[in-house]
Amino acid sequence: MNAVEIEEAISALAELPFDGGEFPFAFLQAFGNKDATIKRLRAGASNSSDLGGVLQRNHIHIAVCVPGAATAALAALKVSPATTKAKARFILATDGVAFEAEDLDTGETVACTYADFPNHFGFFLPLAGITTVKQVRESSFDIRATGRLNRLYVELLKDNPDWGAADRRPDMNHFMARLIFCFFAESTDIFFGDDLFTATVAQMGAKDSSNTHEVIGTLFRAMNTKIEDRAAANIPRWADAFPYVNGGLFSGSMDVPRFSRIARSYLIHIGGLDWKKINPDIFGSMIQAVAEDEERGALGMHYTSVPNILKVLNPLFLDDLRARLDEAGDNPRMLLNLRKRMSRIRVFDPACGSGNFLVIAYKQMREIEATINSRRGEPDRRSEIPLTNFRGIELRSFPAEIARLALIIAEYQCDVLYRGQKEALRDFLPLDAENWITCDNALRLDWLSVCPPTGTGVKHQADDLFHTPLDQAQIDFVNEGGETYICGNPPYYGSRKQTKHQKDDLLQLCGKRIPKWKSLDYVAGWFLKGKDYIERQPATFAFVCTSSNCEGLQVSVLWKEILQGGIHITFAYRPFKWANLATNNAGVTVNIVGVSNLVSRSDRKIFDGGQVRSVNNISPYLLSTSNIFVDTSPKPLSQLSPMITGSMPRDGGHLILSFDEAAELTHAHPHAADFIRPYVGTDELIKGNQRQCLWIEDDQLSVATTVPYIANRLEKVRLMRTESPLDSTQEFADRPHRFVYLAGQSRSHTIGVGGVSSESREYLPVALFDKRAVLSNLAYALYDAPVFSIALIASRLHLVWIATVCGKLETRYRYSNTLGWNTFPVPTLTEKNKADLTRCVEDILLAREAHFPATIADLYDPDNMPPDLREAHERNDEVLERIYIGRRFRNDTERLEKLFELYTKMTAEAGVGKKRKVSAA
DNA sequence: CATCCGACAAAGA
DNA sequence: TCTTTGTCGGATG
Repeated sequence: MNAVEIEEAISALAELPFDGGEFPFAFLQAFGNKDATIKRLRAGASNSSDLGGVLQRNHIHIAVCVPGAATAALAALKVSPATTKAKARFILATDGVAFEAEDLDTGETVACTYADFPNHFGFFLPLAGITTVKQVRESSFDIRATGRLNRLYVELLKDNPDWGAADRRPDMNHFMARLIFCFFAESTDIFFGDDLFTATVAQMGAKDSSNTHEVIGTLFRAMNTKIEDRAAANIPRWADAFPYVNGGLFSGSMDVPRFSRIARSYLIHIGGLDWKKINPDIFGSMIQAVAEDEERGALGMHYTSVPNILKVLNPLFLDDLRARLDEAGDNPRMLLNLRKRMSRIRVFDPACGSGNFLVIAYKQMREIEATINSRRGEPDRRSEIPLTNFRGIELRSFPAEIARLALIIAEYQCDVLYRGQKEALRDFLPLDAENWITCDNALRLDWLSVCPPTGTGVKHQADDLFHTPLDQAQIDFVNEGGETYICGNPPYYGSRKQTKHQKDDLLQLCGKRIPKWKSLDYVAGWFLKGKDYIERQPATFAFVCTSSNCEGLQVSVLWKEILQGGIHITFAYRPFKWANLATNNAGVTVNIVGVSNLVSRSDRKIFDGGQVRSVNNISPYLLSTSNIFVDTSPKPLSQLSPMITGSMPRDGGHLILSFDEAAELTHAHPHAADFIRPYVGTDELIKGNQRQCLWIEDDQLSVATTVPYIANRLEKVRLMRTESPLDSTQEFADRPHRFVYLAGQSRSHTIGVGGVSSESREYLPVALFDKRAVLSNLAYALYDAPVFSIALIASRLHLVWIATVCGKLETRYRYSNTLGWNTFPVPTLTEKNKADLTRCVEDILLAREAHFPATIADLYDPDNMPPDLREAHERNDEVLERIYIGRRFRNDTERLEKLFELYTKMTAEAGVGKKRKVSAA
């Protein structure tokens, strides 16, 4: 169950008459417990309460008590030994009138009336396994409103199927935005009278809902018509109570979808909520899923938490504004200048979604402005920060509508907060600002037309015919001489996960100027657009992006193009895990990169795990080195043996045998052993699992297929390959006994290197295999290579290199032959060097042997590494590092610097010409 | 032919 | 349920 479903269930429970015996079970059910779980609790089997209540292990202890005893009951729960023993996180006591609860982990408490407890359901969300940021837990209203609007939206689409078609969706979305505005307006004093809108719809509309759409249409028309013009426009008197709103919100098509009885009752119900409590940032990101048919089940998936948004906005410009504020102290002149400066700052989010970043930026700036005004003794002064300076581009029409609305609401709420209700109301209507959110494709649009250079009115141009740009986007900014800050969290799609249309977006953007552009993530498009923008209008942009945008292959592809002509990275957050509202958010690892071509400030900052470091330069790997791009190399640049990717079966698993399967087969058919070989991927290499594979040479085929089991397996491979959508797989359908990609064969021995390895290991996984072993495409192979190669791979130096220049899987090390091995700089080795290193390898292998049958995973567990193995590695590092610089390196930074220096020299000498150094200034 | 990657995915604790 | 840690094979060069 997601948060919205839980909210609905809890609200439904609270509306039922209170039944003390039933309440604990109903409560647990509402939080998504399975029927079987409830049954066991009911039967008492899993109920360990010592107070006659209901106690669910690790979760909650609930007691229903006699009237007036809730507080005492809660106290009893708290000291109950059973509560402690069962490690209950929550305790809850109610008598049906009062409701009290405590989160024993955090010490937070809830005390309210029983009827009111659904308003605190966010408090209990951990019960459903939903661990989420505080802001969301405390946003019961937003979750509730989202759920209700979601239901209304679905219901209306059911009643008006034509509104669901692509060409009517924008109308539908605009309609929803108007409704939300009305709900907000009637809950605040923007509309006079309590629930004016909902009440009018309820009273004027027929109970059978036949004319609901007409009533709403009339109200919308009224709000789009000045009071003095209403009589002429034939607007009935009962709509007079509604103010003139305008602001583009009520302009355009006045069509209203038809309402069924159910839809009408939903609408009236939603109107009953207290919309004052809306958080425009949180609500917006939750509500945007409503219009996406496929996302509706996962409300809140795209929530970007406020702390994460501030990770972008603070270093981008808010920190600086606050520093200036501190500097100004009470000096009226300096405060005035800062206020003037802020009034001309433009914030532009070219992937704005429902306007999260813009809303937060606006609120933060209003907070600073309020401090200025209060220090200057002008507390209720009207804000000089124009909403029109907060601009966005959003592809989907519903979020675009919501973004505009969210900003309007944020402005009103800021006015109430800083200037008071009266001042806020006086200035609110009619909405004078037009539209700052352009609904269009950000990668197809000239950003200068949406966010034009200071003082010029560039016309909006789009070459995408699917989206009609809105005229209002052409209005000028109030920002003469002002600064521009571009920010956002654009969508990510890996190079192979893009749709045709998305690929085309990148094609027109960089097809002509970037070799290998097809390897880029979709998010790279925003960085390129940002670069194109600041080249013409110097500025700074900062985006959240998938970590691979600054790793491995993509570094040289993307960043060589961006870091030109004085453009540099001004700040960066090293990769961190993104969090959303999903229960099991495996999520994604992201980083944040700020790019600028303004006169460089000396303080470039790298944020890494709560630490901040000021550095002189930030490389595209987001490290404080100079800008070096390591490109793939088809063969080793140093004197190293060739390393190849292991063989790829593309067999649907049918050529692979488990240890048992292989044993059974050879038991039944001893000669089948000829066709069975050990199969080694990363998992086998690290964990020592044993898998086998069928490996049949062409000339063995007829013999092999006499074994029915093998023939059967091969037939399955053939089928799987025939059904593959990929030509290169289909090609091999008639040769099912063969792996699709063969990595060659070894004559004496094979050195295998893991393709992925946990970042907690201090050395990369590498092992020696006999010649029969088949390395899978998830491992890399050195055939018949000198054993000292292992000394290099297993060294700290190599790990540092791989960690820096190769890709990652989330945060794990991901090996690559072309990117990591072939580029690894090694000084020329003498025969003595090689002999020394070989001895080191022997020591390492002997130390491993001594702990047989421990696997690499066991041996290289950083907390439990056997001392003799660790010593062997230390000696290996010692010998190798002496070859590089005549002593041990002090730290990884020094290792990397030396490696980069050698790499630069190597690529320059070899004339490979891959190296390009871009001025850091 | 030969990779590099995944708004991840499955196994393990 | 949360933590840990690497499958598999497609799209791309």
